[in-house]
Amino acid sequence: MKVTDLDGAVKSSKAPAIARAAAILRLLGKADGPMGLQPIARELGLVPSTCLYVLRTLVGEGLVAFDQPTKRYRLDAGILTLARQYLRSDPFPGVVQSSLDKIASEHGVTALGVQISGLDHIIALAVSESEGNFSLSTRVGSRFPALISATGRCIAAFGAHDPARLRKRFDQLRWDNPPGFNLWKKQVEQARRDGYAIDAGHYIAGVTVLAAPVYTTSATPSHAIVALGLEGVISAAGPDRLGDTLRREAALVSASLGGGPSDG
Amino acid sequence: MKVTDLDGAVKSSKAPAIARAAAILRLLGKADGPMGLQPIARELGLVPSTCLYVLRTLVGEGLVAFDQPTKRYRLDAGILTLARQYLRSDPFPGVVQSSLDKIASEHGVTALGVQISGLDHIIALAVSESEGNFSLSTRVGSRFPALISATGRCIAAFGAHDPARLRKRFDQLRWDNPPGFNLWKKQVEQARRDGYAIDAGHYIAGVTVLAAPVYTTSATPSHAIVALGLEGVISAAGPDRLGDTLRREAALVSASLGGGPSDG
DNA sequence: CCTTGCCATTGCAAATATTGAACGCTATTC
DNA sequence: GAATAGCGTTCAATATTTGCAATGGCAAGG
Repeated sequence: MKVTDLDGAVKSSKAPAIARAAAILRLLGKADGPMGLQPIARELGLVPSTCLYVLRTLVGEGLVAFDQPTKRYRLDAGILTLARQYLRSDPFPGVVQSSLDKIASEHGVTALGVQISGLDHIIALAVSESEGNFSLSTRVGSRFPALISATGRCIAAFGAHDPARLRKRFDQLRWDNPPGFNLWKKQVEQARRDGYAIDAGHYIAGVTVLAAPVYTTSATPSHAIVALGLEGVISAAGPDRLGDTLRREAALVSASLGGGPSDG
Repeated sequence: MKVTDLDGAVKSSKAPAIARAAAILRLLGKADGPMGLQPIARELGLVPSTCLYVLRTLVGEGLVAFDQPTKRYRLDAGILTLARQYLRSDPFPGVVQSSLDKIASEHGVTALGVQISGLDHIIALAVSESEGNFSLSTRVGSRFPALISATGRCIAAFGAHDPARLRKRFDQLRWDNPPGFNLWKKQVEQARRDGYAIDAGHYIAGVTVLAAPVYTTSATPSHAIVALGLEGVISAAGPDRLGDTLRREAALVSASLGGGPSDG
């Protein structure tokens, strides 16, 4: 299906124009270059006239730039202003940064602070990369499916989600080396016991990922601290020690943000 | 008037829900903490029910976060994802960064690459701060009125705008030490001759600002390179040399982005 | 030079989002 | 402890946006 869940989002919402606008913004972001009206409308399954009105309004708001001679649209800097305001208002990036720096430098891995958005996806809010050698690079704002990799096992282990929904989401994931659902469930159990989750080459071949949950307000984790490294590097340094560090730092960050620790 | 130009934007548009959504996003960004439905609606002059539907859709899109127990709304990380995509698609920040670093380190000033959005405002897209001592700090995404300070004189000098509109905008500006309109016009003329503009303590007392226009596609400048420093620092180092540097770097950046130089 | 095809744009009818009042609820005040 | 005030939410009528078809303009191709 070419159209994502736009149809559903539009019909179920009482403000469909906004769902369309968001879809257009994401499409323009994904696109390699500026896009014309018709390609946008076709890609999203929108009527061109409606699409035109949406785009014009977005241009008026400074969120989309319009190139008059070529009649092409692209994202504009207004997005940046909102992003800056968001970063000023969310305490998590600032609180987690020092933990990430410590983890990255002491263990030679790339450390991420991510936000968990339900079962949909996770978003990287803070990043720290280890100095030397090769490091796996990610940028703030990157999005990943929620249930994939180590963070996914954390969400499943500590999130108290409906098993049926979990299974449905799980089946949609794309792994380099997919674990069977039963193996995955066992790993989720293991994560629940350990207080952190580990993904050894399933998500990305040759890359080991660890994650520990962070709690802010509710009893289900809202964020996570993640560590990525080449399989060899992490297994040499001892995944257990790294996992313990993650769990400890995650608990510290949880406490800083007023959230209760996991094990009660 | 508490309500900005929302009424105008809503009525003139064929997609008013989007204008409302953008206003809500900006309001949530400006606010000190999470906001309830009613304060948002009151501040923006919206009907609560409409506001509720807009907010729900924004939450569904991951642009706004909703705290169920307190029923409060705030910006969410989805904004960041869009911002990252924007930064990947706009070549200006990458191209201008090395120029800014050079200007900042050689002249001991804070250097900015800004985008010009018509006569409305300018947005900082790239920043470089000088190492030692105190430096004036600004962050990527910051917004300023278009006609203020040195950049404003650049826009007036090289932008080919309607004098009446210019005057109207000028009268709305807030300066620490407002220049009279006639003095300002003379300074604009001077900027046109020099190829760069200078604001000596008018915008912010004790701070000197210089700016030179960058051209990408059209004959009116789309971006600018800006340098800020304490009045004493800049007058000691020689504003002319700094201005010449700005003009030269701006021309280089213009060339890199395929734009024609100013003087033909 | 004419034709063809695609694109952006506009007008009109119909489906639909917006409005304003009413409801239940919580937290505050007397 | 009761009443009140404010909040978030729902519902039905209406003004509005949406969707479709037609228009005009541009560029490529014959």
